[in-house]
This record gives sequence, C-alpha cells and structure tokens, in this order.
Amino acid sequence: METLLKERGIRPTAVRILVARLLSQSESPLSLADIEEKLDTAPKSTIFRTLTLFQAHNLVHSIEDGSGSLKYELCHSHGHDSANDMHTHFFCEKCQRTYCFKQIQIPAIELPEGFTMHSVNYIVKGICDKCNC
Amino acid sequence: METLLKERGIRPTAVRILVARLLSQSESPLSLADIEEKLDTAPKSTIFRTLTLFQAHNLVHSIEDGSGSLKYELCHSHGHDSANDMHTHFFCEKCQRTYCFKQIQIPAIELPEGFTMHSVNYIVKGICDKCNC
DNA sequence: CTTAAAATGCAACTCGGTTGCAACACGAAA
DNA sequence: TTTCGTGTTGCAACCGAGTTGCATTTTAAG
Repeated sequence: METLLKERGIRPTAVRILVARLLSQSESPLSLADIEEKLDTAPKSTIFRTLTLFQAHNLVHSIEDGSGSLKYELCHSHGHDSANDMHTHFFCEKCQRTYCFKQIQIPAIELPEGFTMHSVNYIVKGICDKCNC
Repeated sequence: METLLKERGIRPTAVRILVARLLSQSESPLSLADIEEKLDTAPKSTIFRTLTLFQAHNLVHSIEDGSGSLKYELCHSHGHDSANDMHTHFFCEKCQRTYCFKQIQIPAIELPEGFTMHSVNYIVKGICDKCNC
C-alpha cells in the first residue's frame, strides 16, 4: 500500500495509508462520512484533503450517486487516463448502498456539434439484488 | 399555464404559475437559486415546496448535473410515466450551464441478476459549443 | 540536531436543501 | 356575506456535506 502511494508520487503518511487501505478493501465506494466513521482517528478535514490529493494523483475518483454525498473508490486504470474508470454505478434506494459495476462500461453517445466531453456519469437508481429478495 | 396546473391536480396559485411559466420558458434546466433570483418575490422555501409539489405530480423532474445544486425542468412526457424523460444531459465545466439533450436518449444497459431499475442519470461533463469557440 | 516544508487537527464557515411555525388566502358551508 | 377550515406562504432557523484558516505537529533533508 505504501509503495502504491509512492508510485503515484504521494508521500505515504499514516492517515493516507489508512484511507488507501480502507478504499482498497471496501467492495463498494465510500463517502467521506463513511471513511471518517471507520477511521475515528482522523478528522474529516484531513480525510477530505487526503481524498482531494488522491484524486489529483488519479489514485481515486469520485462518484455522484445522487445520495447527496460523494462516494470515492480506487481507480482501476493505471496511468493518467481516467477513461478506464468510465463504468456504470448503481444506487439502491432501499439500502442506500452504491454498487460499482466495473464490468459494465458506459455506452457512448454522440454529442452535438461543438460539444467536447471530459467525463460521463451513468448512475442507475433502483433496488439491488439483496433488497429484492 | 393555469390550466396545465389544474390538469395535474395542482391548485394554481400565483407563485406556482410564475414558477411553472419560468420553467416552461427557460431553454435550460434551472436550479432553486436560479428560480429564486429570477423571481425575487418568493423566498426559497416556497419555491422549494412548489418544486417538490410539481415533482410529486410529475410536472417537473430534477437532474443531478454534478454542479452541487439540483436542476429542474418540465417533464416532456404526459401521463405518469417518467420513462420518456430519460434523456441525456450535459454540464459545461466552463460556463456552468446545464444542457438538456432531449433528442438523445440514454442508452440502456443490462443490469446484473436481481437488480431492478427505477431511473437512470446520464450526464456528460465537458465544454459546450459556445465555450469551445 | 536543526530547520524548512508538508501534513494534521480543530473550529469555524459556506451553501444548498429542508423544516417549524405563525400569518395569510382561498373556497366551501352556513 | 360571513365564518370556518384547510392549504399556502414567508420567515427564520436548522441540517449536513463540503471547505478553509490557522496554529501545531510531523516529516525528511541538510
């Protein structure tokens, strides 16, 4: 984990390692509050700055799942191309959990003349498999 | 405009007519703050409640464009089926304007087993045609 | 060991959204 | 028309997520 941070040019401090580890171990994207809760050692401001830094170094990216709070997850792409992380997400309106459909790429659309794209957000809202049982 | 509200079972008060007219005349979705600004007669709480009511009656729907504030626009579908409003949106990172691509439907994806969909959000971020000039 | 730069913790603040509550407006019943 | 009750409005206060200023601590380099 420490080497991962170094690879990205991030100084591996205690908090940063904890945050990175937490994200890598979580199977679903986490919010700032989620991380703060699981890491009651650090205040949200530090975590916030850590996440901001991680994003600047393409180590994590954020997802707007419409829950009102941003979710963060590790980038799967290596290198500085964020295109590989353009996969879909799912927000369960019952259990409030955000799922990351890594295997389902966002279908492309053709933009009108003159428009250029930086990123896309494809998020489906509904009921997840567990809540549907 | 008054009849439109009545059709949907909404009592056509002064503020409601103003908000509905504003939305129908705007070529791009508006935020709560946008509406408040253009209608300096009503406080945001009233506008908020108006929009909430409109949404409950399928007259308007909201869009999360990632700008941090919800945008509202009139539903194009009549009847109580919101599927017709599943079109894509575009947020210009330069001029901060949200575009509504009514003509571009959201491409469907196949959800994993057990997941059911209520709605989808497809929002592209980038630079719009005007800012690209 | 010394020191400058970076990182952290805390508190305070911003901003969009939401709510409680009292005052007000409207339409139905008397 | 007057009265009444429900629905609507305005104001202020609140909430939660995100963000920032600043003093303190930690880190790594010399």
